[in-house]
Amino acid sequence: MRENNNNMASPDRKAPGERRIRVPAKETIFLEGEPAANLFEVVEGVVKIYKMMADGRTIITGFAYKRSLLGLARSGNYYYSVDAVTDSTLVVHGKAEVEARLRADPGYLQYLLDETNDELVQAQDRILLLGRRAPVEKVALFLLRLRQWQSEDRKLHLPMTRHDIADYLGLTTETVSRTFTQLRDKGVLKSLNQHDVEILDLALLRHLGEGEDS
Amino acid sequence: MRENNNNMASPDRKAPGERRIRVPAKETIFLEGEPAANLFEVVEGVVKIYKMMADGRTIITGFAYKRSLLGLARSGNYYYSVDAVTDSTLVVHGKAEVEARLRADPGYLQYLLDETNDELVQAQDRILLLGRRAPVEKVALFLLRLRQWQSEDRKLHLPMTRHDIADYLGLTTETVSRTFTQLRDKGVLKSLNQHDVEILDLALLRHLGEGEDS
DNA sequence: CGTCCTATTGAATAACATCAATGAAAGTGG
DNA sequence: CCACTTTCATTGATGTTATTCAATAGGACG
Repeated sequence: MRENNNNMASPDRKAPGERRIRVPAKETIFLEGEPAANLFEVVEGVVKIYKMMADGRTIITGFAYKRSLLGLARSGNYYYSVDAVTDSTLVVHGKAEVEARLRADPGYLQYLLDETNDELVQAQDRILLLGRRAPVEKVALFLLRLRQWQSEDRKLHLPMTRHDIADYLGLTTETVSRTFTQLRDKGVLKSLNQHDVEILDLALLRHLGEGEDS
Repeated sequence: MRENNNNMASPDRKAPGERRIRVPAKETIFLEGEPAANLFEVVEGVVKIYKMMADGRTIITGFAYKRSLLGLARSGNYYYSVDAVTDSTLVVHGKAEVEARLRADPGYLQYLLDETNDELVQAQDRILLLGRRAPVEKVALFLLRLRQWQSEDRKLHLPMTRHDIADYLGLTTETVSRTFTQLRDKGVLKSLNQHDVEILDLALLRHLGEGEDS
């Protein structure tokens, strides 16, 4: 096998022999507790990472976009569940494949560490979002973070439902909805349709998400 | 104070040439944003990892106990601040030292990855704790998690203040205090003093923290 | 065109935060 | 060792606010 040490190969180009799957929106990619047979990499689309609680409540621990790795578990089982939010494409790296690459390519381990570190930073971010913050702050920060993943444009696309956002921010659907209305009334943004908003006053949005330090 | 059952003699044996620092309670170990000059390992005591927000609110992203690594940053600056909660001892690994070891010992990178993975799992856990949970659930889970770090005993030691617990759970000091009272009234636990409780009904405590899946 | 899912809005409730006061420890200095 | 001060914890009264319950409306899709 020819080694190219380029870990960051452009993610959309399909390498020969690479296994990919296409997952339609709302479909489950894997469930918490299942044997961790694969490492997935999001190539296209948005997926949600979540856990279910005993009483049926769902908590979304994160959304994953292009380039994110999923299923990296130290133990033998997945630690969370993942569903596609939009139609998505993922590269599937079999467990054996990953282990082989780890042996062959020393740089790969470093790559995994870097990715895990990024995930950790994101998780810390989430903790800041959830703790002791008013709904407006949460939603404002959510929108700002989402913007960073897309073009830093006036128009912002929200692939997920209000319900997903609520599960992500630790709020109810209704509160999220009301908060959007509130932001509309304040002239911060304009709803184009259910999944697209236009940011009218970025400075104010930033102000509402005050305390953002990262 | 009773110091019987002391089996912590060997695990913290000091390696020759190892640099250690002793930090008294409440003292800062490092601050967010400072150049990340060192990697710390907690050998004794409890420290809190936190971030300050613009308006002065503090969010504790985690407590770290023996064996935890602190200051692992991909970028050149610390990503959070750390204070000692109790008098603590930490091993200091200089940045150059870490890099040298990474070159010399291939297994060390794997070790760092594993530790980072553990941290990530803990962070995910925190996210579950913060999202959409009633104060009783939060406090119950907090106590159960704390118990896992100590002997699984009837007696539980809380090294941190109520204020710290509040900043950790996304509540106010008063609510935390009231929740403890509530747990006392329900016969779940008994306060021995400000920093020690005795668990009287573990089953009920587990029930109150329902939804714990990990 | 009708059905289902999602989003929005309204009204009432419950719950956590806030404000305020007291009490209990812990630390400080004579 | 004891007053004094400071910090921390608890409890009560009050207010705010997000949730809950409920109804309507808007989109998506067969």
